[in-house]
Amino acid sequence: MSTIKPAPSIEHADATVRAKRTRGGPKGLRITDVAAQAGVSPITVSRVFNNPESVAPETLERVRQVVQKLGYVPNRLAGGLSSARSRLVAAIVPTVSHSLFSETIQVFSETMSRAGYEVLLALSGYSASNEESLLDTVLSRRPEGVLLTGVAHTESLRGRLKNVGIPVVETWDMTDTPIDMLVGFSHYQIGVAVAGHFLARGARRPALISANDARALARRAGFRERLAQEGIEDVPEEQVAPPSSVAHGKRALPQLLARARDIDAVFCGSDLLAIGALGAARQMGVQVPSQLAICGFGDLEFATETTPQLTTVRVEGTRIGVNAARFLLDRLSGETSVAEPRALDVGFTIVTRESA
Amino acid sequence: MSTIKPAPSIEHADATVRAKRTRGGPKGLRITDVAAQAGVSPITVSRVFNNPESVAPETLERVRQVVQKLGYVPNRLAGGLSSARSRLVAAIVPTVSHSLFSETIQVFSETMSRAGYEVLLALSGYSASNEESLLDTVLSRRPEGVLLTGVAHTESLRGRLKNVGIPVVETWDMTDTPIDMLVGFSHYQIGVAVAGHFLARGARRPALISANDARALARRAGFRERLAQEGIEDVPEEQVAPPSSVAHGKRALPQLLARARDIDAVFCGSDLLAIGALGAARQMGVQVPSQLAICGFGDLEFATETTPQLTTVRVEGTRIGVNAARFLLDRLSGETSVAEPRALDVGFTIVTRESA
DNA sequence: CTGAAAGCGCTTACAG
DNA sequence: CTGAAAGCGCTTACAG
Repeated sequence: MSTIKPAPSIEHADATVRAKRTRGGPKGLRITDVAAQAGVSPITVSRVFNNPESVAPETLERVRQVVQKLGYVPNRLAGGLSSARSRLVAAIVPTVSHSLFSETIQVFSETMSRAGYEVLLALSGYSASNEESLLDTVLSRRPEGVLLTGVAHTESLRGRLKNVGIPVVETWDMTDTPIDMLVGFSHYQIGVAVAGHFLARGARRPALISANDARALARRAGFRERLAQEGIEDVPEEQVAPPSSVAHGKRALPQLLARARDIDAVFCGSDLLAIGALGAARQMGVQVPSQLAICGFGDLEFATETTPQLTTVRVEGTRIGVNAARFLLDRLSGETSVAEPRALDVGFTIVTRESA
Repeated sequence: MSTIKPAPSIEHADATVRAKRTRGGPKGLRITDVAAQAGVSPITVSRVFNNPESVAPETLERVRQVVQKLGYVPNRLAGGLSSARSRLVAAIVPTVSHSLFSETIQVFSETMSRAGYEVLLALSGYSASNEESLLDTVLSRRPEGVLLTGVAHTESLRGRLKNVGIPVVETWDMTDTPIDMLVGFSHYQIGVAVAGHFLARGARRPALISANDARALARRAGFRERLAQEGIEDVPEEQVAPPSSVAHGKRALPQLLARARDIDAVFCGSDLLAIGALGAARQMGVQVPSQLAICGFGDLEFATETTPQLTTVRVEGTRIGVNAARFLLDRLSGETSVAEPRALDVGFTIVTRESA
């Protein structure tokens, strides 16, 4: 038997109301608490946060004092629901531990937060199907804009995004048919350029070590295409699983050489792979770059300093991030409309260290 | 499709209601749209997403079909407001372009998202005041948990966080007085250990190149303390601004040598600084490690391969991320309570490449 | 297993 | 410059 008796003096109707009002327990401060203390209406408190110019200076000051004293922090879940403005943007990237993408995220995030937006980070790994289920999760937060990595998205993802109608920037790649806006560079052209670089240096038998994600495949296609123009059709390849690492490169080069010992140039999918390949070459007594030219991708700072034998491709990840943010912000502030699509090719540079 | 029929004649009173109802324009699908199509109530649709076991199999199937067909994505701003569960956790880190923190963020994010949480990323830079205003922004989203970097927070931030009552994990450092939970290691002990390592190798005149953020200062303190035990009080230092880079290290070493040309060991704040210092040493004709020992911090993969002359300190950023996530999740699932604070020291290892 | 009513904490659209 | 009323799209707490 229960020894606890409900307070008898409260009417039933009242008890019900009260029970409902407190569901979830006594939460934090609400805008009405601040309003009451400051002797104004909730709308005025709201204006203090969202439109301070429209509030009389003394009122502003008084409300701010109360906010400060109480430690009130507005609830943006409520604010966002009410105003249909979440002040949130989503960034969907394969990974953040690869320093190339993290540079982009860094400046993107800095730029967006300066403009009053916060960043919801979603890591997609390297699979497109994953990206799509992630998108739903992300869209449930009603972001006002989305940054996507790459241009290889499923049709249903593209359709969904177009349907939602929020600004979208695809990054780190190029295409003629972006979903909306675009900041990147052509992986295909990089492949072409690296092949050209190898050829100009006298290479006759170039090979490839790379992953098989969409962007790596585009570089591969450009690389092979350019070589085919010179009649080189047989290009030995070694595929590695992302994320790429020094260890992968170290393992891949000997395998490549075992299958084709006469290769004289290798295009690696990343600087880490290139460093690994360089290490393997050293162990096997192969001179780089005289016997074997090696080109990486990324132009990581440390590589420049420690491995002058390597060639690499520099891409400005920070420029991508800052411009992606600007594109989004321009659209969000109404400066540009969907009618004016925007695309920016930030390009790339082949960097040869010895000459630098 | 016969679904889109403009309702013909609406009474005026009704028109007003509609105007208010549509403020913000004709937004997306609502739960009521799905409910209507599926012939159930909105609550049932809600259950399909949040508590599917409580719904009859056929109902479940029918609702899911409609959701699929319509492309409905629930609004979590509304859901979070209503349930007081945002399903959001915040991660406040100085930067994400430094690969050490990004490793932590990567696995933290992966682990949290597997458990149904999304990550709000907040970059604080290296200033504590910045961190505090960031916290308010972050708290306005009503996250259910917070990951913090370091333990050096202002008192008001600590108080605020305790007040809010959500689980907090501090990371990448150690303290006896955590706000709540803790996963990290002792920077002071690292300083002690590196000094001990240098001494054991016969160094008599160790020096320091590092930033002056809280964690770097802790390493410095441990380093100096250990040296003081051997009577070495004068420790030449060069301070660099974060984020550290190869260029900084390259500039710092000559300055250090100009002031104290007899130094025989340098503890650098990061592997990048160490690589820069190594480059400068090479240019100056100083042999590493025989004439000058150099120790970095981070044990970055590429450094292991390309700069075997360097010693470094390995810290497992991924272990920090995964455990921080677990601590948070255990608390969120009610498996642990505030009454049982949790702290984990993941430790560190001094790595000497030549012996490896 | 399912639903009608009320409420989460804000902001919009008016009106004054 | 300020406020009263209504609504944003969900979920909770009941009841059946």
